[in-house]
Amino acid sequence: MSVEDTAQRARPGRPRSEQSRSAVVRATSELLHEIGLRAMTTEQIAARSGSSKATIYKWWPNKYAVAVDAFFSEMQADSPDPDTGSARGDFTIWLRGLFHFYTGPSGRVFAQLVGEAQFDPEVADELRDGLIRTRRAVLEAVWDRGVERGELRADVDRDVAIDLIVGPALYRLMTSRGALDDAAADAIVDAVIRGLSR
Amino acid sequence: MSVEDTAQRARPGRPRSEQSRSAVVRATSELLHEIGLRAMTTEQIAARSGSSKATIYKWWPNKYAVAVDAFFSEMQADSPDPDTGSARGDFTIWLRGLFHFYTGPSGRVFAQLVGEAQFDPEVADELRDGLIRTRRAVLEAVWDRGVERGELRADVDRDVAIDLIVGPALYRLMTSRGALDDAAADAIVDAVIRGLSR
Amino acid sequence: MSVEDTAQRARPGRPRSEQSRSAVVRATSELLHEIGLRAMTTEQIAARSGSSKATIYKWWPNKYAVAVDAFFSEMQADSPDPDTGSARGDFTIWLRGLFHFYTGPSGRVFAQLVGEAQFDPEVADELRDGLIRTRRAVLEAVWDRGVERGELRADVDRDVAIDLIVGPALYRLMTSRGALDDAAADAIVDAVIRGLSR
Amino acid sequence: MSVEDTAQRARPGRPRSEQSRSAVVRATSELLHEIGLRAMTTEQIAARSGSSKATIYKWWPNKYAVAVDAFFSEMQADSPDPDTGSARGDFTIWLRGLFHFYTGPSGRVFAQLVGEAQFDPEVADELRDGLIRTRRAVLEAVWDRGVERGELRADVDRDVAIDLIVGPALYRLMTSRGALDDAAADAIVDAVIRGLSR
DNA sequence: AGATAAGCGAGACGGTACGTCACGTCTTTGT
DNA sequence: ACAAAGACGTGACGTACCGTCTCGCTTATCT
Repeated sequence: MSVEDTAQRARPGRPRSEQSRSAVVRATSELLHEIGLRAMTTEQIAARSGSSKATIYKWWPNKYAVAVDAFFSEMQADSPDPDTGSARGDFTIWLRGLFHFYTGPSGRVFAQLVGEAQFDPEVADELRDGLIRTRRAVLEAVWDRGVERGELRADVDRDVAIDLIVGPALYRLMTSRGALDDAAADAIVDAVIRGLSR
Repeated sequence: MSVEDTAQRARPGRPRSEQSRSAVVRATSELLHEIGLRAMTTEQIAARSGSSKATIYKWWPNKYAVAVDAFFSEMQADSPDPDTGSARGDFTIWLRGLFHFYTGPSGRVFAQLVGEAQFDPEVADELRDGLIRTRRAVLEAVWDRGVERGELRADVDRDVAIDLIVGPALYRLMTSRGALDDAAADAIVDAVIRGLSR
Repeated sequence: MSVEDTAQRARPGRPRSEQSRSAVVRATSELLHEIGLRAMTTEQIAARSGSSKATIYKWWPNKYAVAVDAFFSEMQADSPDPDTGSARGDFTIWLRGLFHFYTGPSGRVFAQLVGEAQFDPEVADELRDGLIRTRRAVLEAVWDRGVERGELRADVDRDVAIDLIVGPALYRLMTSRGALDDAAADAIVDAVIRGLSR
Repeated sequence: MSVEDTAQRARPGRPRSEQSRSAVVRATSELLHEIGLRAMTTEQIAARSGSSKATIYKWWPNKYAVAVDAFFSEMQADSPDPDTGSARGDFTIWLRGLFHFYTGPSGRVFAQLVGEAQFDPEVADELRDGLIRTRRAVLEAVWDRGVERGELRADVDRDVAIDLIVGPALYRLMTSRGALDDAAADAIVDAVIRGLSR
């Protein structure tokens, strides 16, 4: 009898209600889009989900943790590796996808979560672990392929390179400054790939 | 009788106390560094400054507006134009300066203000008007000189180019990911100037 | 300029709102009669009085303290000294009055307050100080007059004597056992005055 | 096949665990003395007794019912009839016993139960049925013997007479006013027996 | 000089959300 | 079928901060 069996063997007591959990997450998702992270209250989540504040506080430390979960749950597997054969193509498609996400309904939610992360280290950690890391992984793969193919300069630090793609995007989102459309994505990738100097 | 006269002519009633104003701003500055934007309360500002809540609310709409004022007041005449003679040099010095600011005591305050701006459009506006625009102006000058000198590619959109410098910096500040030291600044400028492709 | 003047001189700050205080007390009075001490909630008091929970908690430690105040406020000068000329007459009138009070609308409220006092020493203290002591004072005067007149036995402890009048009344109230009408009052006074032995 | 048989015949399923029942009662007794009726929670009873909340709620409607049971279970066969030969002697011994009970560890528990009875009619009923009635029965016997012997006045209502003994005692317990020692018991009985008038 | 008009510190107020606690019910597994 | 374990909805609690509102006092200009 393995440890896994023991872990999976049902513990005594009523198990956590999956229905309640998902109702909370769903209600939170809706509220995030409708009124935003800050205006949303725990009581509203409870009311809309049919659950209770006590239950929410039993499983999440506060509404921000619920919001992070809800935000992740509405982002499916996401951020697929484009793998077009060229680094420029990969970066372009990937960045267009990111801009599309930023301008979509979840964009503001994401911006607010990043904003909240400036005050709440736990939100920052969860965001980093759950989202930023997995997204960067795709770009790392793109980068590595480009270097292997000889398209990209091996003497540039990979993290720096990725920041050149990702940084301007987040900057535009957070400062509401500059377009977030396909043309902008293309222009950024082009400039990054070719550099600024003649 | 000009409008200026009317504005300057002493109106009846006790004039606004400059001492009170500056005490509020100073107290807010301290609190921002000590406990942060969110934890700071209007009551604390009043207590520490020796003023009263009513006075604060008379001159600022809420604590975030006070915080923006306090933040601006503690930033010196801001970001001088390096003008070293080369765009790479200018960008490098400028970005090192920004990183230094980000890692200094005001860095976290700035990050929190940007975070708060995600929820409060007025904070966003004030931040954009008072800080981001003036800072970008320097970079625009650097860019224009570089293009004139023939160092930089004229076919790149200026805003895109500036975002390549500024974006990665904000990204690293807001996600607490990646170093913010001189070496990082140099690496970013180098990569941006020369581009990623071989 | 006396100390009293200094004490009465208005202290800085907005003075406590008498209107708010009395609205809270009045609302509490109503709720005590309508739904009882235990069922009444602070939120109901706030809603009905148009005040806020914060204000209530600022001036009273909890709803029970408000209830004590409300209970006292609805009992006017109360318990007058009958002074009929005979101790028996005084005791009779006084006890009839008490029974009348117990069977009136405030009777249940009083019983509940005494009940609550078993759990909350502050309620017990306030009740003792504000009510029980002032009432006993009347009976003490009645007793003393009776002893002076030679009607009553001087060798009986005054507190014991008063307890013989007051004790059975409270007993009947708290145990809902035995009548609380004029006949009962008369019977008790008669038995107490004349004693049980032949 | 008699009714008793049917009742005793093992019904299907696991029978109620006597061990569980007594553990609950014992735990409740301890908690009543340690922290009091109000502070005690059902969860604490469950934890200390090793039972579960569901089991407790299966057999008792709420914690007050458990408390009543626990209180009764810790009171021995209760208040024996002194039968000293004289009514004064009987009353004295009986009242000393009551005072001793009131000042003992169970005194506060009893006071709290009477307090709770002001809010909960079921507690009131159980208390009246299980305790007050049986105790008064002893005093009724004492009274009847005294009347038969010619010691006591037959023209006094028996209930009134008993209230004169019992009332002052409860009054002193519930208002924490006046001593509850042997001397006080003697003084009360003496005054009641002889009456207040000369 | 007196009237008038603000500014100001102190602090009470109504409002709203917070996070906690106990209640009594329900749903599992184990015996 | 009963019991322990423990999750759940309900609803009150007491706290904290917000932004507004009196107060009484002070400081200025205007008549």
